[in-house]
Amino acid sequence: MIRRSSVPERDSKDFFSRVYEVTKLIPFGRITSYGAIARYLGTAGSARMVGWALNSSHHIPEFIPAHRVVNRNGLLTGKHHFGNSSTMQQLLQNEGFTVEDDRVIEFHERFWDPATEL
DNA sequence: ATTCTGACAGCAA
DNA sequence: TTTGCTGCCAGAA
Repeated sequence: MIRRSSVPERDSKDFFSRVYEVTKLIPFGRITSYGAIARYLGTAGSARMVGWALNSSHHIPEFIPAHRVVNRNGLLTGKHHFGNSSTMQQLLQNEGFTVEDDRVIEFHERFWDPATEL
């Protein structure tokens, strides 16, 4: 009796949960990229999926430091998905990052690769 | 079940 | 160097 799909949230949570878990492990003052997380999850190339998962992170009670995840160029591609367009930048600056033109200057220096650190 | 879309990444012009 | 197109995986309609 395989009665799945009755609760789709449960099945999807399986994959999303991994993204959340990794994202929550990002230390304060550190930053990573969608591709790095995707690669750590074993689904390299599905970086877009990571962003999709983080989009869902808004409706869960836990705090997910999604602002610490940017694209490979250090660009704040997901800033528009936060409350205000400047919220993501504000959060990063609050952690000591320097954001210029929607780009994290300290991206390479503060880069945190889960595949390497974990 | 099929099709479209997406908070990316990589490669070609 | 910058701009554009394709590939990727999974979820939502």
